[in-house]
Amino acid sequence: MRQVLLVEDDERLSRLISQYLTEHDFIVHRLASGKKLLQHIQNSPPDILLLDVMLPGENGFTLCNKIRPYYPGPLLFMTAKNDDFDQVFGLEIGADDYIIKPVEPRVLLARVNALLRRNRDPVVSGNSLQKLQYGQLTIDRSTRSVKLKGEDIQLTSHEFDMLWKLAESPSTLVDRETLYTEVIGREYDGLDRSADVRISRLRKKLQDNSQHPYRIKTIWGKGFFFVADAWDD
Amino acid sequence: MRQVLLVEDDERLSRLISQYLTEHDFIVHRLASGKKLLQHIQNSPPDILLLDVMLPGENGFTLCNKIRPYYPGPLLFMTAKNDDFDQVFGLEIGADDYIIKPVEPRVLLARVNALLRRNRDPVVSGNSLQKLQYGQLTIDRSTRSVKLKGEDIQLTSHEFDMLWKLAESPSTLVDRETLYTEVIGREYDGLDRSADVRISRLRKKLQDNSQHPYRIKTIWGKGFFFVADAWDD
DNA sequence: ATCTAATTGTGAATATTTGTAACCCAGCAA
DNA sequence: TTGCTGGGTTACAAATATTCACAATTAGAT
Repeated sequence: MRQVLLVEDDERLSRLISQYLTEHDFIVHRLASGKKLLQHIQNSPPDILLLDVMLPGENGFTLCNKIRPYYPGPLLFMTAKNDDFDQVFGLEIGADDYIIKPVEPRVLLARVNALLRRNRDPVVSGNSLQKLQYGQLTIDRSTRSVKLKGEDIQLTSHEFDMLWKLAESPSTLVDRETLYTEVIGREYDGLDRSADVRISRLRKKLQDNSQHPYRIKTIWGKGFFFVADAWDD
Repeated sequence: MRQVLLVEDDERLSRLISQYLTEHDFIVHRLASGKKLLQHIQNSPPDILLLDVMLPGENGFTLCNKIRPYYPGPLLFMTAKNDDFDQVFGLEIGADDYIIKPVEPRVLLARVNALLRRNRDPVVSGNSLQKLQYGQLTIDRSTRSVKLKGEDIQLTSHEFDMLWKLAESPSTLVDRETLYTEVIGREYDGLDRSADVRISRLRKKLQDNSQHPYRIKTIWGKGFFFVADAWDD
């Protein structure tokens, strides 16, 4: 179950939100100030953090700066102050959303869900997904076509299938067993090297260097691993 | 440069937004209706999609459903109708944000940036951290890559796994038992030295000196210990 | 059916990663 | 000090991955 951490000093509002979210399958932890926020986050990191801006003691913005190094997940500011400058500021220091009170519980819930959906499952909507996009690489299952840096890349059908299998679950090991049974369509006997050959051809077409692969990494003795995005420096 | 696709039938507003975003280093493509939206997305997928709800022909919600299978990226609704029901609906069908007109350009920009930041940054799944940073050393599990002093370091997969295991709990003893069972994947028989060899190779790549190790310290007779921060000399 | 071109698999050469065993040295206790 | 245990390093062996040339297969065209 998904855990929400709510920091709100208005007891009435805090209880209202807490109750509504609890009814919708969240576990809600409440704090009335930011005093124990860092400690709480380190001990039991929530899936999402709802932070009031006006708080006794340190305000929400200060708290956000303080905890961001320890909390990479979604963070939503709530405030009664309808001020564009504050909103822009809040978003710029790393919030993912910013909502103006009075908070309508249904709207809050929808926004919380939107953030969690995006965060948990970067690739939206399960089975119907036809297109994966990672930076300059686009893989389209409805046309079985691939674009890299704006250019069409010609993959053979086995190459395409293998790429899709890897790319649909980025940052995850896809082991040889799985590749053989689900993509190639036969058992892996421990000797067959055809998956390696496919990977090798794929890497070449994706302009990946096997010495220092970027997109498709090898996990030695296990399988392969698709990298979604560059990290920014 | 980041590409925005703006679908808005109000010519004045469309130009205003377009101009403002262009001034802030975006490339903006404009459409006045959803007629060619799918086609546009297939040909040159944007980094973010701004979609008016009230449009001539198909409305924004319908369009969103239609394109979602082909466009996994961030999507932001704009509408003049301040209606909670619509907002909840928009977010539920897969939008990432929903803003009420009149649109304040600065606010729009901040929200666009927040969405792009979240989308670009490494995925955080559940409560487990994907990226560790200690001074000049960055370890990213979602790309299985390591940077030291701004340079990419090429670790083999076992080296990476061992480093992650140590670095995810800095200043904590990781004993040999744990290293063997959880990283190497077999029991520690008291004689096996492969962990030592891995550590040795790791230290070399991390430019650590085993006589006076800085990052990875040995706890004699017990295990190893990752040091988070420099007490610079 | 036959030819042709493209795709995929095979086996071998080559390269890389990892484990092993040996050697030497560091820490610790008497 | 001595002697013992455990750690650091190295050379080499074993395991695994990458790539290449070419063989086999498939699909398309004639």
